[in-house]
Amino acid sequence: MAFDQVRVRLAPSPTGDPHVGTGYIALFNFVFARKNKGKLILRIEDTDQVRSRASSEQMIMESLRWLGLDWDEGPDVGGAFGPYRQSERRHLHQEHANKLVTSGHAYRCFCTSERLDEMRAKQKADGSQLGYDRHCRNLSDAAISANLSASKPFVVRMKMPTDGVTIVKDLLRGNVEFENQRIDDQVLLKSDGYPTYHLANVVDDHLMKISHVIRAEEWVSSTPKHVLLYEAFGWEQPTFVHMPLLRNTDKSKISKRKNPVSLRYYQRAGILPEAMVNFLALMGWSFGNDIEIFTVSEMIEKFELERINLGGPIFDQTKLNWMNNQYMQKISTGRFVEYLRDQIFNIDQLLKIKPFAVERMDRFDQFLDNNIFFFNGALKYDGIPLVPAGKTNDEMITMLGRLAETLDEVYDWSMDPIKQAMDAVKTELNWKPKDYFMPIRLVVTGRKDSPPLVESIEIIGREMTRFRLRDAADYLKAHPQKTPS
RNA sequence: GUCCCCAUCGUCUAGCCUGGCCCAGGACACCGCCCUUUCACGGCGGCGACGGGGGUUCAAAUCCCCCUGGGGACGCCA
Repeated sequence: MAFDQVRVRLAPSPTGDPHVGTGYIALFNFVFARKNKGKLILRIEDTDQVRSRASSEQMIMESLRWLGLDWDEGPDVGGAFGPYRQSERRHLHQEHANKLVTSGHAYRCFCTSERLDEMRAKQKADGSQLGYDRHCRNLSDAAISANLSASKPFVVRMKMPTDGVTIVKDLLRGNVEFENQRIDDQVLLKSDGYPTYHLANVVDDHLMKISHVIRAEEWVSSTPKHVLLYEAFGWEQPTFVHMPLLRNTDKSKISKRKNPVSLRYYQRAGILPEAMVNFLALMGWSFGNDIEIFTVSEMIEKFELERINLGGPIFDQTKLNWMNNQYMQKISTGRFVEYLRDQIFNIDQLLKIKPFAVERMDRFDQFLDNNIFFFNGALKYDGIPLVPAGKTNDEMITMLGRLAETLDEVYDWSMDPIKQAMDAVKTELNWKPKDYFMPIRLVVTGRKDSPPLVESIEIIGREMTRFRLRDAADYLKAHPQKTPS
């Protein structure tokens, strides 16, 4: 093999909260790198200019460090193969896209997104194969220069072979064959000049000398495109390893609609990082000898990629909690005190609560009783009438879901945007203020005499607010408070 | 719809590659008992799975085929 060193990478896209799946894949990359005395590279895949956010990048790095998964090269620590943010490598991607156009492996496509939408709608309607119809694949030179001089926007698409098969060698799944004629002429370069995942990924993996691509199973079906790109460039392929997907209880791919997926939520909920990592390790891998509790170092010693179980594991909170309890029981006194001080009663949080707390108590011994919801995780809704008089159980569930979704889009977590988001949902669903705010207050704080709602929500934070909204919706599904008349 | 992946208790899994030691082992959850002035922890026990059908073989959870089921992908998102 031409790769003289194991080099693996973590390639999160900074488009939201640090995802538990990112932590999962990070763990296996980390362990594999350490096992083989190789390097772990953190590369930020921020080629989606619309959705990428610097704050998200920051949170991802914090969460990974919280888990104790450190990297050898990355945007913050540097390295010999930088830059490590794809947006800063744009010229490289463009240069390589142009190479492919010149060599005849790719072409410019001037189709508008309207045309593509129509095309897809049509394909869907008559049930034909989905994919680009290759309208621009064989434009004449004259047509191309005419479009270019009219400065029509274009993308660069890869010219996929029309016959034969492409074989993806996956370390865990063996050879997976794909018929070339079914592979879509993938967009490599968007009209804004940024690369798509496929191009950026292959170019950067090659330039960064990545030896093993360890990523989630959802990528299997686009891997033939990547293989074809390596071939078009004449580059050696890395070894592909596709990990199983973490699942919701209903076996679908883990999603925030059905499960808390933010690592920050688990941190906030008091899960110890070593418990989280240990639990994640058990998703698809096992230590052997019926041992379930082990550290990352112990995992590194015993690790074998080949022993990964390919069935998609369900992310089971109950077992996570048990795992956490196991670590809790062994925690040192120092760490116990530290944790409470830094994570639960942390000074920033107390500072924010103070003005609201002092108005509502005349003795300090009332503090915890009054403000418990600022520190708690899940709340108890038994005996609390959550559904307002004018609404049905189902309407309430729908409202909670919409509000959770909408609040999730609030990246600047401060009063005004939160207020706006809440009003937007109220308007969208056409709820009266009277029916709207009290139930939300009850769900989020567990009481009707809480400090001001928006302020409280801001302090509670996005992850926990979202969790409580979902949790209350689940609660109402299981325990309807009203039956439809 | 098309392509691809996967398939052991409700859940996480061991065993599968290199068939016999497996009428399938461990853990979570659940149930019972014990410990205990409560609860929890802990200990003991119980419940509980090789999706179905064909092969191959003296012998199949383990190898092969079909079916079924589940999942993923089919974006100028990653």
